Amino acid sequence: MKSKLTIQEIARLAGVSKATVSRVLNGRPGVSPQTRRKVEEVISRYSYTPNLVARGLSLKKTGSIGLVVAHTAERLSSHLFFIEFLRGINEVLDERGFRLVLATAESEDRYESSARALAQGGVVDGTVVLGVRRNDKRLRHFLAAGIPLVTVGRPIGFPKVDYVDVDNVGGARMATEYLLRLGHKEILFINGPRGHTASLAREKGYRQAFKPFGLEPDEALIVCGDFSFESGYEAVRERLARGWAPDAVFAASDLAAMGAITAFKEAGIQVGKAVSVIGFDDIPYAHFFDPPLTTVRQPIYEMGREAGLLLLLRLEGAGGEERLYRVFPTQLVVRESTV
Amino acid sequence: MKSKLTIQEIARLAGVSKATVSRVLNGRPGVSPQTRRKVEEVISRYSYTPNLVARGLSLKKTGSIGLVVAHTAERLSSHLFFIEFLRGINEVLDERGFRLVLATAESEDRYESSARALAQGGVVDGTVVLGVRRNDKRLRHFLAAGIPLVTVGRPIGFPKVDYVDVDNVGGARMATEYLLRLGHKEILFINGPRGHTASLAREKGYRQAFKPFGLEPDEALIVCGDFSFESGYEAVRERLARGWAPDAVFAASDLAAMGAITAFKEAGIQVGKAVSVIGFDDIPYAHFFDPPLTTVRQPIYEMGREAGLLLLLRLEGAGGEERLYRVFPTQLVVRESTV
DNA sequence: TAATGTTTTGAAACCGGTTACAAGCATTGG
DNA sequence: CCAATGCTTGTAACCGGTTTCAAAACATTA
Repeated sequence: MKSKLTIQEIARLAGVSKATVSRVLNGRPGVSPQTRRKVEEVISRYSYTPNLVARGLSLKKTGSIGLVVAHTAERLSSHLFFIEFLRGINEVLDERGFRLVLATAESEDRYESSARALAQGGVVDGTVVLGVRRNDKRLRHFLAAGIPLVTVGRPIGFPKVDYVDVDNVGGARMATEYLLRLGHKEILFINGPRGHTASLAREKGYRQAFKPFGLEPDEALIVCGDFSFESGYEAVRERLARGWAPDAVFAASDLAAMGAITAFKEAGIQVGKAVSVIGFDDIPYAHFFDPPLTTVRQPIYEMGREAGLLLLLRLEGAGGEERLYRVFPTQLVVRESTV
Repeated sequence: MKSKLTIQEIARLAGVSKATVSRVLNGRPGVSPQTRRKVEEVISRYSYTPNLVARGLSLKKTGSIGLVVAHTAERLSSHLFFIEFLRGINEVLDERGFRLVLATAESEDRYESSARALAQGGVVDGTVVLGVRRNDKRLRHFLAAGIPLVTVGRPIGFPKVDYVDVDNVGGARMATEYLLRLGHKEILFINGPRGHTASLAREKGYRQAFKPFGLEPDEALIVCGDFSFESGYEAVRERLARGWAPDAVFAASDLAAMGAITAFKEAGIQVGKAVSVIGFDDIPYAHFFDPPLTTVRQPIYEMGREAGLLLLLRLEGAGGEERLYRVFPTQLVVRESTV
């Protein structure tokens, strides 16, 4: 509970001025070797560390990065996405000595207000926004406050905002192609929410895959869900009830794929034998689901790292008027739910 | 990009002094109604918000709470634990206008250093530590810096540190009792890591359950794992290979239970029919595992809320010399993996 | 030895708030 | 009418750092 020492007290103990201690602390030149040694000795004896708040005020840099998350609890898949992403961004920030400040909320209104609180008040140097929407109000708060921004997913309506994204079109095309190449023709596509950026792109990829095979996607086999387990489950159950002869399913999330598989199981249909199901994300559970899930992997951890990196670059003045961005490729992970 | 206004400029615009603006901002008395109105008008016209860093320096309160997490990526189950916990603590902090600063790291060494960086430097008013160990070095950093602390899980070796915990003994006893009451006698107990606080408590609960039934636990059926899927899988596979006639399994984590079930499945043994398996945690996946998992639920979200609450209380001066703590009860969630 | 250049050092201002204290002013009572 | 009182307001110090600038100390050269 010994109250923290200030730079002033260290200065007194070392018999020098605050300015000199500050120079030593920051490795600045213009301090004689003897003096430097003396000050360092005092600093280490009292294991003094400077007050970062005061430093922040003086330098107008906080050393903190905000991470704004839509709804923490929205979906399980976003949970897992969030954790992986967090690991990635945390790693680069930690390496560079930056802290991560979280802004997230369950409800829509608190959600905007917590973003605003972060934007104003000058507690962060920059911020990463997860789960952007079209013309997201929160982005405006940060832009208005002049706080550098990186979004995850291309921010529609903000042509100058930096972002990281994954190649949703390519990933969905790859998955669909794979099913087509296996000989499947009737591929039920269980998409995410209508209008969601990723959903749009994945649908596009799904459609593109058919052309080289001289086939047309069946409009009746494209349905919207919400990435959830339930939406996959319902989509399949409903169609089976209507007498659909199942062939293959491409779900826009692993959870929906798991839901679909569960519906098949309940109907006594063997997934990975009679029908194929493919997911999207490669959440950690995918590989010990029964059957282990074939899916399109997103490099979430790397996206986290890259988001952090882009932001730090921007803070160092990189980019200028140019938009910084990076789009990651996806990867097909073949397991046992496809045949 | 309009640079932020300072209290000085607002004062000038309103024709008053900084002190008066400050009084208005903080709702302090001693400002005439007219002046107050005039200042408020200017504040809202320029949508001024005070710089929280400066305020923090002056008040010696940052409005930030640290959340120190062992290894973000350590185990999947901790991931899910982490997310739920985060939701809980975030909610109470958000309500009270506190921010959450994360300190977490993958590797052991960075891990301590990032905790220290948070402890010193005065960037947080208090902190919550997840995944404490015996005589955790990190705790000493916070204690030395005089920063209030709440741990999740009773901190062994720190008799005065506030904490929240779950009734591990009771939960494990309840699970074991349930299996015994179903008529099972040979209950394989797949525990967490040896020496882990929660492991010790759960083993104690397991043992306690046998007495009322006039039975003794079979020492050969108590094995240590690490809460992982693999550890559950291996424990069962190995025993089956040695000709064990399976009866029931109690795993100290849902993941290990899932691993155990997978091993049974591979051996053609029907879980929920021939044998019973029960887990611990009730992670979100438990209910759509196949079969849906019977488990002991921990109220993780509530523990998050409570941890935040205790910390805020402590910051307000509650407790004094007394230790603040709260131990949550567990709940048996019966699904289809037991019979 | 003086003049000059270079390095080391500290005083003071600043970052943007809060607050103790004193001053200014109007009201009230003796 | 003047002093005492209460309310409003501003001045200045402070929180703990960084940085500019000038002075001081020292080294170099003519």
